[in-house]
Amino acid sequence: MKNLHIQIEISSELFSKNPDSSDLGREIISKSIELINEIGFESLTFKKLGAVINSPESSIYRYFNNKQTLLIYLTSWYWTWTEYRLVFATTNVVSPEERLSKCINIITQPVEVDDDISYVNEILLSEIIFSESLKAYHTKNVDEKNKIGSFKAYKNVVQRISDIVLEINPHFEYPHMLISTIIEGAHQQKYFAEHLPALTDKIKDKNAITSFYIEIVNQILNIKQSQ
Amino acid sequence: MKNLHIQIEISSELFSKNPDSSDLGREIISKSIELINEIGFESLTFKKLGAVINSPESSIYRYFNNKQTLLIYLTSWYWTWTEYRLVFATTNVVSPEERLSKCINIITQPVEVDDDISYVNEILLSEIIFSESLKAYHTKNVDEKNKIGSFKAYKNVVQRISDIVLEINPHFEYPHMLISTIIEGAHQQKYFAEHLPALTDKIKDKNAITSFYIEIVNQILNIKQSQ
DNA sequence: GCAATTATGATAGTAATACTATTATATTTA
DNA sequence: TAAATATAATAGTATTACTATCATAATTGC
Repeated sequence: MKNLHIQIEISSELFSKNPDSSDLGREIISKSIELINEIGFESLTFKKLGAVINSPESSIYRYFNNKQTLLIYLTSWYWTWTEYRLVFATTNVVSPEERLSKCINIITQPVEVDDDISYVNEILLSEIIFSESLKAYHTKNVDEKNKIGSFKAYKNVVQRISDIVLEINPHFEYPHMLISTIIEGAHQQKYFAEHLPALTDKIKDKNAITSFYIEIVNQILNIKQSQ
Repeated sequence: MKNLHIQIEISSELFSKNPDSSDLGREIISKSIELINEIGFESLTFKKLGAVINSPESSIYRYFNNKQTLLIYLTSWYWTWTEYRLVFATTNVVSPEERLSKCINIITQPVEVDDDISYVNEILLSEIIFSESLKAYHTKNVDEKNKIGSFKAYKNVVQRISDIVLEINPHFEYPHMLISTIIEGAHQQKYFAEHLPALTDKIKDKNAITSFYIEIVNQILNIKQSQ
């Protein structure tokens, strides 16, 4: 899928200085994505990131108060961008079943093609989301972060897909539970496949996880498998 | 449910010195459970724990190399104990559907009664499992920890319930995926209900999460709801 | 009941982390 | 061209996550 060049806007609550407003800021985002992929979020320090971009750590602190804030920025970017993808994939699709199916595909698979335009490598970013994003909200200061809207973009995605679920079955009681279970589940199953295979099943093809969740959705919403 | 007094044995790979072998060791376990519940795992330090039990941090280090190791010990204890609960709840139950239903109940709900015998407060421990256990394996050294058997007890539980799933439907391709999705999903939904309610649904009664996952299982395994 | 072993307490010390602060030097803008 | 702003370079601090040492207390073996 080739995207139009969309400008992702991130709420000003989520940074000290907008990284999208300067070369250094964009470099911080771009290289942090690469570095987190290489060494993992836990091992990331602003000192190491500074070394990569040839800037002192104090310069990075001007953009983000700490690395959790940076991770929240990255996840917000991803979910805002993913909402665009969802809209793009579902406009003009009449059948809600088909729209839902397309959405599940998008949320259960890491990105495979980069649009090559922006300074954000979407393939690597989606890898980070799958393996590290839960560290953004599984933290002692969730409530405080939530209050300033740190997880708004994620919530919007869950809400949007839940709406399709309700279109299909207006009496279904747990649409948000269903969608967040699928998103988080897909992330975890991929992690398990890589690190704790006993907690998942033999992954025949790369769509196994997607198929599993599609089947759950079809069953629980009584959707006849047509395609 | 009243348990017989069962001795939980934890593999010697998971500690430096067996905490079950001394008063100080048992005190470390007992008070760490309380302290993690109070301040959260992130905020726990061996220094603070030492203050609570009136021992220097260096004494705690003789039992556990670091706090991650302590958390792994606690999760292993919980899952080993939970496997006993599963066995106890399912022996002499003929119908695999009924056995599965009982298992899902156990894994999707925090513990509500403490057996009051051991030094482990099972209610508080289960709270920790629900809110913090993913931090035991979502870490850069998963593979190394996995190699020494740190997650064996958890895997055993997933395996045991997966076996029941296969009894009901031998052709079902994703039993482990289903069970680990349910366990992790139940933990997360409870966390969402407390901190990020937009990601879940109104919880009518305390069994809502359990009901949701029971329904998924029933649908996907084609189980007729009888009770 | 005493020696030998082992566990614990008390204290100190170190490297790394996660910042904050200061000042000089660029770069941009008015 | 002056003023404002951004970045670089450097230093410093509190906390964390340990490690080390030695004295004392408790336990065990004979």
